Amino acid sequence: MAVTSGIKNRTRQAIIDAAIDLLADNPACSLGDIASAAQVGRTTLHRYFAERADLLSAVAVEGGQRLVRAARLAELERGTGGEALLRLCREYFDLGPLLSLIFSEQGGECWEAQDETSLHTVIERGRRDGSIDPVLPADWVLSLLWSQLYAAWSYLGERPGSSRHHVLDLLTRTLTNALRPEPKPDPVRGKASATP
Amino acid sequence: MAVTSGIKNRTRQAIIDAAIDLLADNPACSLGDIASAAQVGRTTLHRYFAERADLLSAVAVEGGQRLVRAARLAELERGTGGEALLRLCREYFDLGPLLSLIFSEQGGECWEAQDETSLHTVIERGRRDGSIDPVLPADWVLSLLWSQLYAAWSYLGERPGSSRHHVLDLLTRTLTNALRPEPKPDPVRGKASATP
DNA sequence: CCGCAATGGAACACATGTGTTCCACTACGA
DNA sequence: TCGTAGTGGAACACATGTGTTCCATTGCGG
Repeated sequence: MAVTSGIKNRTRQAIIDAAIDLLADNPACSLGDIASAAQVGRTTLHRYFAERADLLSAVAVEGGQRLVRAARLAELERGTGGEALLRLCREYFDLGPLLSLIFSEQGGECWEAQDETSLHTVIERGRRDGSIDPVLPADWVLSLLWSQLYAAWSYLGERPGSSRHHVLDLLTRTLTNALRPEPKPDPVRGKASATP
Repeated sequence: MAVTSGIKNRTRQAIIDAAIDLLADNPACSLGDIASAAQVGRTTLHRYFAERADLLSAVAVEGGQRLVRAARLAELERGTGGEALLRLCREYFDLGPLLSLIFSEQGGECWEAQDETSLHTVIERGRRDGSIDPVLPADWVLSLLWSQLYAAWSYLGERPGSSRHHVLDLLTRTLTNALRPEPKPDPVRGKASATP
């Protein structure tokens, strides 16, 4: 193992963690801010990450690992596609500030590159087993997942009163509903479409 | 009217429009970029907006006006609350890049300050007439509206192939479903159940 | 005790963005 | 024709962030 000294890894991790927190609510924050948030001198930060870009890519790697871990915890192969996606959503929700970061940099980053195909697989399964509306493209389902995830996270952040559990409940309910297939093929022209 | 000269207003508007476009995908873009996007010298830009903050607040005002106009076009007083919200969603969708801007700066800006109460009114109406699930807090409904709106807009932007109409259709379907109340009549006791 | 690894601070050069001043150019109306 | 409003470019000082170098410090193991 190249465990240089153990303490170096700890410092390195502290910097990355601080970077995730600060970059989450200000992607343009300065290295000095990150350094002091990590309780580390700016010199030390540069000793670990020569350039800003190096830190950013380290953050991306860390984020990617956390995403993969979350996906593993979600046991995507279990149950219907819809249920699996819901479990994934719960795990992702626990990623906290990382959500903002991923969402803000969304648009072609390498974040999920690896498990993007496995997500598509899950969604595909869901459309076939009837737990996800087959009319919705998989890409759109993913967009929905991320946007509602982000909405839930910032909703929680803006309301110190509401509990994590309550918000997660709202998220679960609305995401489930959004993805649910139309219960009936016949389009009624009446008011409410309560299943007769 | 203080229509200084007509040409001044045109220049001013060009600057604001360019600012909205550029700030939408990079909130930290430079004034020089905005100036050249508006086909205007940086000097001229500073002649209209002494400081960056002045331009930003002018953009906020413009954005607020467009929001109000969209809300008026949506005729929020017509139909059920859910229908009104859907119409509003369609109008908002036409705001284009402004969506990204509003969404990125979301979190206490003055954007909607004025019609926020009217939106709450509409949602309240929807919960009573059965078109919006009463379990969902109005705040959460708004969060959903904005996040899905943003998701739809960026979905469109990342896929030059898909038509505006198609994306708007996806948005409408998923938002409607997300807000739809539980069909409360006796459940089929099937496998998948939401609230235990 | 000495020496080395790890760190923090000060100082520097550099790049970019900002806000200002000054001057030249163009179009248009009196 | 001239004067003025509107504009654009060049240059400047200033602020902030970045990347680097150099040196002093702390702490731990030999």
